[in-house]
Amino acid sequence: MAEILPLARPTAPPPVLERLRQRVVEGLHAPGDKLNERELSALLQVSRTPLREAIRMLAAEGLVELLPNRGAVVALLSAQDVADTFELIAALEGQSGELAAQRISAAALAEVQALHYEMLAAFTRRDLPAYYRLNALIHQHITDAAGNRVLSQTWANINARLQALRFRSNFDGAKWQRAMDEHSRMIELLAARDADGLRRLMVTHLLHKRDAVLELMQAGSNAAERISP
Amino acid sequence: MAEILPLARPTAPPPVLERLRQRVVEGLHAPGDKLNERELSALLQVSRTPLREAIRMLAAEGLVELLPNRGAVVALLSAQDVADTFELIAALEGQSGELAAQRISAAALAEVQALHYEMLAAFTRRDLPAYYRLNALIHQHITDAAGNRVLSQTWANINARLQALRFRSNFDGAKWQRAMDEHSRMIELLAARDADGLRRLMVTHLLHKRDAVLELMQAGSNAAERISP
DNA sequence: TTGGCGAGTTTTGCATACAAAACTGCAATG
DNA sequence: CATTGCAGTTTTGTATGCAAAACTCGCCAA
Repeated sequence: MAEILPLARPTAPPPVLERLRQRVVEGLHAPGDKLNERELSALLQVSRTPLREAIRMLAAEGLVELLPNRGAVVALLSAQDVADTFELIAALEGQSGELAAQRISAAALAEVQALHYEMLAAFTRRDLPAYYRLNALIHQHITDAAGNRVLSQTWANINARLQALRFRSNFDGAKWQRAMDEHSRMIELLAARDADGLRRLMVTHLLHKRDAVLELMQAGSNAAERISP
Repeated sequence: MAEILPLARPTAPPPVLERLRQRVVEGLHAPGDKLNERELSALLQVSRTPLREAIRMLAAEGLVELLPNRGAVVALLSAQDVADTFELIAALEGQSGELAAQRISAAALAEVQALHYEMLAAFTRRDLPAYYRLNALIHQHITDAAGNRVLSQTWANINARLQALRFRSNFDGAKWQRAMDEHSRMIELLAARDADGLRRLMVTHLLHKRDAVLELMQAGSNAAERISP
């Protein structure tokens, strides 16, 4: 008899929502950019109807903003928005850290530790892209280890809003070193199952990240002001 | 010359999204119910296109679930989902409490205190609907007083998922008394600007609420099991 | 030169038409 | 009697058409 149900079909085309979300998150459409329905539907090879549905869903996720009768634009974050978002992420990751310290399995802990060593390698080589990738992975692993689906889903959602400005985060050396130290301490506290300590450290870590990003935003907008008007 | 721009038009029809969300949140469509597009579009007097867009947005908000090629159903929460959701809300309100204690204005504090007294009145009269309304209002005021838009938006979103099962929460007396006591203490801590104390109390308060709701769910499902085979 | 007006164009929002998938009920079969 | 196959129906998913709102850009007047 012939084989039935091949487990992986020859690359099913990724749904419109995913493709559009990725384009936005990757910054292919910059914050503030208008999302023209005809253009996008031609680009993504679907009609306007499913495209509009995808745009609406991204709006509900907070990635794009709907302007009545004027279409949709990629969400534009003010400094206040960024500060607020990091403050929220700090609370979410603090909670995740506390729960993860109590609930993480030995295998998941080992995986996080392995990723941490990879990140130390990337840090030592000053390999920024690899560092970012591993950093995101570690945070996601810890969040998932909290064993709370709603929490990790919410975290992923809020976190996605900041990915668009991630590419900007070009650390100076001292801040990068501090972030790395905080990460090392995170792994220690996680291994030691110090729930309260990990909560506090994750909050601090995220608030430091907030300050670093806000500084860069400030610098960036100053630079822009010097150039444009 | 005739009047121009009357400030309030004779009841502009509320957008489809709001109407549908309210129907779901109010439990007019019970969890697990299928949302038939033709029925709903007839009922809400719009075509399927804007209706589908609204459904997709509610799906992104987590209020309904999309079954590919099989339509949408109102999100059905398992006991685990409810536990996870309350755990998240506890973290969000804990953070809100901490920030609100630091940031709330005198006027907003007075308003919360006034609402609290109204709630005491409703409690004394055993007026459950009024109690719920005031309880929700107080939590929302505190959340808003945290001065973090992203936080209060996220809280509102997550909170809405539980409103559908709110009508079930028919307290026994002892639990109701405890909730009321916790509320009184909340107001004291808020007025005293005790950020850390308020954070801890709000977390406790929400976890107690979680336990109460889970008990009721347990009782409810047992009752259901006794009836249906 | 600048500001405002208006016809023409573009774009969004909604309704509808059509194709594809899922569901229903019945009959036939083991 | 349970199960399976199948035709008809229903429902979802996508494309397209049309009206209304917004935008563009040139022209005119101050």
